[in-house]
Amino acid sequence: MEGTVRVRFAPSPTGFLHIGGLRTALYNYLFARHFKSGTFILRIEDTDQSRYVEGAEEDIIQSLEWCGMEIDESPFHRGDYGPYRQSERKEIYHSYAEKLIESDHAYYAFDTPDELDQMRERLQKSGNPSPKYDAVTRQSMKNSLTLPRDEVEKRLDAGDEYVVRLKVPRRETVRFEDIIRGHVSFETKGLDDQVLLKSDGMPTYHLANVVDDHEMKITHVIRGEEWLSSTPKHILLYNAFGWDVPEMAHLPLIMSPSGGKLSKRKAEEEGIPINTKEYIKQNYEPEALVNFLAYLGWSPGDDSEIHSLDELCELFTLDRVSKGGAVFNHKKLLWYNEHYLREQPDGVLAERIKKVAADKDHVDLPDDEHLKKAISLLKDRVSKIEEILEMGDFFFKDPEAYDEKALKKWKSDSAALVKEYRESIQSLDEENFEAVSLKSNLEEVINKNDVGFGKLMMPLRIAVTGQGFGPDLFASMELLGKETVIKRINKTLEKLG
RNA sequence: GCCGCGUUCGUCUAGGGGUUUAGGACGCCGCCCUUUCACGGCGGUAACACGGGUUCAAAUCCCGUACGCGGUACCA
Repeated sequence: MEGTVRVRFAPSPTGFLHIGGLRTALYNYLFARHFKSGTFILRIEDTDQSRYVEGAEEDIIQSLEWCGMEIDESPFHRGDYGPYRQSERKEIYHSYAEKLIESDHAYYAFDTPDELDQMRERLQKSGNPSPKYDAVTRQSMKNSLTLPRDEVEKRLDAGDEYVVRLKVPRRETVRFEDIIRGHVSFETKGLDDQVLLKSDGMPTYHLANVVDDHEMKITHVIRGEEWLSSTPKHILLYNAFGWDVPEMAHLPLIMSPSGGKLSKRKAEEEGIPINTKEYIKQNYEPEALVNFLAYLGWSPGDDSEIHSLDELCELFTLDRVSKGGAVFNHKKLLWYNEHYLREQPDGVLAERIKKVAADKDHVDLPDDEHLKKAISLLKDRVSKIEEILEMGDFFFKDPEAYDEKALKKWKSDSAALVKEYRESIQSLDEENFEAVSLKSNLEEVINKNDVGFGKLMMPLRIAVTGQGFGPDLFASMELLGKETVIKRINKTLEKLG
């Protein structure tokens, strides 16, 4: 198997890449890279022209790249099996559809949507709860199996609208082995004569998918569980063409915390970003998303939790993917995010913060040295990089308001204590305005007044930061500098007396 | 409705006949550290859906039931 593995991620560009799609892509990627020279292909399945969304293709590529996945073949990467966009492969599907008709595995059907509705209605009325266009009903419909040969020719020549349908055998059992689920079987009587070629000339997913997977020499089909029930149709197609069926692996679905497949609507209700784009915009750490997603439905079998993309490639195997749906746990994602955030050197974070700040029109960042120090004080307290800006706001500008909860700690004797502390640090010059001195000065004041540490520390924190929580106060003051600290204390004294 | 797939702590999972008083992680709770909030460290809470088999022995194998999810289109 080594060296010959070829897998594809095949999204339809009907919107931005969502988190479930991203995980499918990730598992395909991990599987491909697990083998030395596996190939990871991106194929665009744009056969539904009415749902095409402008910019979706670019979004998919950007999302994958943001996560660190390298694409080997795609419409934007050279490959020997293109084109990689299904809308550009129409002729291929047509010629294969014709082969199917010639070998009596498919047929032309001329029924209008209205006629199909009527058929279903009629069958429902006569007690059939799930009407199908199948081996029985096709005998009473307008198709090349029931119409005289010359009328079929005439209709085709006249340019009448038609579809090509798969001639599903009446009574057969389709069996296949799924790498994740094991033995799976379906009866063909539950299937209908699937449309292969639509009346607009485009293939349906089923035809295009099978033809492309074969033409592109895909060895393993790794996709979401929602495809499991259409797999027998695909098997039938492979058999009709006389092709080998690739290995199949159907992934468990990602579920919403409230139950059901994680949909856009549900995700939004529960505060979970649904599109990869949103994770990028909200400045999540890509390593965190990747690590989290990899573990959503898979585990390496030991107690490890943290792995880079490269490590995941090494560890990943399909037989360790779980079968049941996995609920998206946003808090665990944040935990991963915190982990990868803290791992980064302050200098790297500083450069990134500058970009984040620019995006948010955040001004007044201090110089690099100060910024780095501020980051090192803040990064252990936030979940996402952008929160450094929020929590550390006081490093960048004077507090405009005081946190209400914190204000409760400003007692009647606070002003006097803060005043006394201000006097004591006035004597420190800029160079000696350091955390240790600032702390010992505070200790002197509280000892003299015989009060607890917090009695002065909290009001002082409010004065300097406007908040009731945050990084080490003395280190923060040192970073802010004497002038700023004194200025803020004065201003607070004025305001709160 | 029918067809298919699934079901171990609240969540993600390990475990796949005896190694299990069912392990880890997130969360939650408590303690320690501490000037606050965090980080960190330590500890705790909490699960084999149910009922029948098979077996000396079942979370693990089989069969049912329940529940969940997916599919049932000229959408993917």
